[in-house]
Amino acid sequence: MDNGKVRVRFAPSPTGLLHVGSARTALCNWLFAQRQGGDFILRIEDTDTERSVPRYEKQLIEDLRWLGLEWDEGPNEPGNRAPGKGEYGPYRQSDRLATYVQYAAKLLQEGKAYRCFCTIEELEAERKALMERHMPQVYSGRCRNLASKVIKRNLGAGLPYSIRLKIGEQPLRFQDMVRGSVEFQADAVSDPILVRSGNDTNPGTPVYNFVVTVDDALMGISHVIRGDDHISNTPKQVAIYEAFGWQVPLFAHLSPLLGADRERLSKRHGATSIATFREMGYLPEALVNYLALLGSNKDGKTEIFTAQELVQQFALERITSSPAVFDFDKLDSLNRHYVKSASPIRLAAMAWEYFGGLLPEKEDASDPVLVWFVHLIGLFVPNVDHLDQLTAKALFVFGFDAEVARGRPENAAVLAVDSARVVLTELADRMRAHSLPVTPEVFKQWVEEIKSATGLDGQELHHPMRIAITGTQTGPELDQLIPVIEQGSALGLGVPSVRQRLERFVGV
RNA sequence: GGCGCUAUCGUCUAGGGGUUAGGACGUGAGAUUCUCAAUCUUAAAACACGGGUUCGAUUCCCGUUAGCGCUACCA
Repeated sequence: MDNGKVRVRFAPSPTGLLHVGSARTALCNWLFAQRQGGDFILRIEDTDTERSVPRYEKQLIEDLRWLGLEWDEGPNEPGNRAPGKGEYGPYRQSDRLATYVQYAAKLLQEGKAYRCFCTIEELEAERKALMERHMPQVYSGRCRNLASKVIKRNLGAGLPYSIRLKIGEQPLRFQDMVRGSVEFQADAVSDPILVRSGNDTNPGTPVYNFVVTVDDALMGISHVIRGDDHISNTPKQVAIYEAFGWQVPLFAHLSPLLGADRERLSKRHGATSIATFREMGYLPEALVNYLALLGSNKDGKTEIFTAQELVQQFALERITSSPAVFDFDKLDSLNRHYVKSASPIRLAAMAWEYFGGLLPEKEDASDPVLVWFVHLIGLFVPNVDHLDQLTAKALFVFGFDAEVARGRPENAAVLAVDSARVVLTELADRMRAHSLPVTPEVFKQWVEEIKSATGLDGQELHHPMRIAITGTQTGPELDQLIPVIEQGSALGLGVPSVRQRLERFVGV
């Protein structure tokens, strides 16, 4: 099983959308595997049948792929119980139940585990008493050395029992690649439950600590990279490895991601699932870059990395052991960087869905519409943090209501000034004298003429005109916007031409 | 209560027994542009606290405090 090859795994529970924190764990595993030339394994931990939902498993797989974290071994699509890709399957824990039962029975036979007949009520009372006396809450081990007569009688009476592992006297140690050597005193660790209560007619189910350990060992996992909320589970798992005589892997416990209030990052802090970031129009490479940056750093200066560079410089030892606050602004700045260098065609393809109702279905769109949309998006892309903001920015292209534009308080203030009236009058005069479409050249000429006729320039000259065409005071440069509006108006998308806009606004 | 983890600008971090404690995001100011964005320049901004060790500690050690995790027959 151990041939020295690096094998790591990402083992999510399909109980919800993939969280950025989990995604970071997955990324660390993936980067480590890439860096070491090892295997990256996806294992689905769905032993909690109450909370596991196949839909989430499917989503999880999509999200990982979207991030570019492809695995070497893993399950088939949900519902397909065939072994999956790899030689260590099945990779879904619900398909491995028989294995766990078999391994638990083995420990029981060897006397390394025992039947515990304590009820949950008894255990709770025990814990409570311990707590009141300020003692560590460790199971007393009451059932550890039950006489075989007693066991037989209990069994005969059909009493339910759980299976617990006997923890030895020796301290439980493990090597943690981000924290160094970690040690727990044996008397601070309860005999871990391996299999939940049950009896012969109603067998118990194995618990998490047991199944992960069995799976990690059987799958030849060499490095367990996971969240630090597992750190106090680790001594119990170490004890299980030792009971079987299996080699204990190396661990790396990653500190959690926090919200701005230093609480664990959760939904109330805003977007936290990978699916949501994707829907908002973040680029996967931005997210990957940011997640890799959090809690680790190459030299304190470089911050932009391709996936390849990330792999090259990845070192578990360089990951900070302190928790990190997730900074949405920083993610945005990284995303802006990647958006700027992304191909316009790719961005337009991503952005299409945000313009539902304004554009035809993508499959039905003609080539000119496609090309036009790429140009349009190109104008607005430098102005957004993520692509779903495009809609609001570019909405005015698709529709123009002169009255609404006039009515906006900030516009009204601009238009109320004398110079603005002069500019608009000049513009209206030229519109009346001109019966052809308003091309960029024509518009440019008008600007020059009005400039010399009125002596106005800069904001005083341009702002009223911008409002008359776009209805807002912000946006891409008019020189570039006008041709795109003109092209758009010829495509039958309902985009008003510059002429139509001016007619409505200055009332020709 | 017990056990464990953590502690450098607001945030992510670099650094390390003597440094002007560096970078990035964000923030302020300025330049440029018709506006916004972008870009460029620039400014403010940090070694949690208390004891040691030392000629010297932000750095090493010990405590304190604070935060977080675990303390389940959840994962």
